[in-house]
Amino acid sequence: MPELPEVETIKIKLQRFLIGHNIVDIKVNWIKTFPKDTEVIIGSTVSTIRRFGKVLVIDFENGYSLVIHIKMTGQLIYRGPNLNTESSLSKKVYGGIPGKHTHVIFNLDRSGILYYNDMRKFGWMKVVKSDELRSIALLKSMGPEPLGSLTLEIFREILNKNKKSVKETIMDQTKIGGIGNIYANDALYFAKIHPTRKANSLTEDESKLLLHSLEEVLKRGISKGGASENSYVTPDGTEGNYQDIALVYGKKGRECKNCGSIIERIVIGGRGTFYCNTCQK
DNA sequence: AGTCAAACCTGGGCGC
DNA sequence: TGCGCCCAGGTTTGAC
Repeated sequence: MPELPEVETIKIKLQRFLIGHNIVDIKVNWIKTFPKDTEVIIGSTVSTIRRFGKVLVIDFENGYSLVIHIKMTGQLIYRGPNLNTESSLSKKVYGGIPGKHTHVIFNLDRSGILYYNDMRKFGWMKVVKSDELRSIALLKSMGPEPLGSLTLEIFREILNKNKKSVKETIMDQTKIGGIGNIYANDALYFAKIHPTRKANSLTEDESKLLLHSLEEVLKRGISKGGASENSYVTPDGTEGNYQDIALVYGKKGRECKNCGSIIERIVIGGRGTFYCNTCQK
């Protein structure tokens, strides 16, 4: 679930809470989430926060970085100074904070606290030197960003080289960084392209339209603070709103807003895929 | 090399 | 009410 717009939202909100502050203590309750090196970043100041695809990177002034992947159900929730809402905590923060699903607690200066909740425990954290991020395989192999270095020329080349479905291709993190199931479904609907189409079968016009559609739905996702269809919440504990304007994701059996046909669900590459069989060719 | 299932996990929704 | 089953899905791993 958490994809580029969700992680971007987390990045933006955490920048306000963390930059210029120190971690004074880290408590790890589930060792598989954060197995080692917790002490390396204690006492150093957060300098920058970055995002690569779905991966969050918190940089410290001592030359180390905390790399976080929240997978599907990870939640980073801050409590403390600078929290401008009386942030009623979303009930999607299963078990509360701290609670049953709180696996890591970062105690910050000025009494701030950053909680990491993860119901399914798939997410992970690790510390690496900031200039050695590429030692993490996922970051080393990450494809270009759809709102960054992904040009039409590169996109055309990616599609032309792949005979898998266009949906699997755009979700492949080694080809393009940051697209997951929600925005892949919606972008293909927006571009009126059938998700089972082979990537290399798209015409130049279709490729252009799909790239524009990806940019459009991702921007909408960011402007809505991400999609809280599932367990995603933002660092102030509130929900995102993209699910309210989602085009087809999760809408099996509902009417297509464009033509009135019933939205169908199939499985592509092991993942639920929603589309309009009338609009998408 | 490429394809595919399994593994990591837990809660929610379903049928009976 | 409750039990068992299947599903959700990002990424890695291991088997054919």
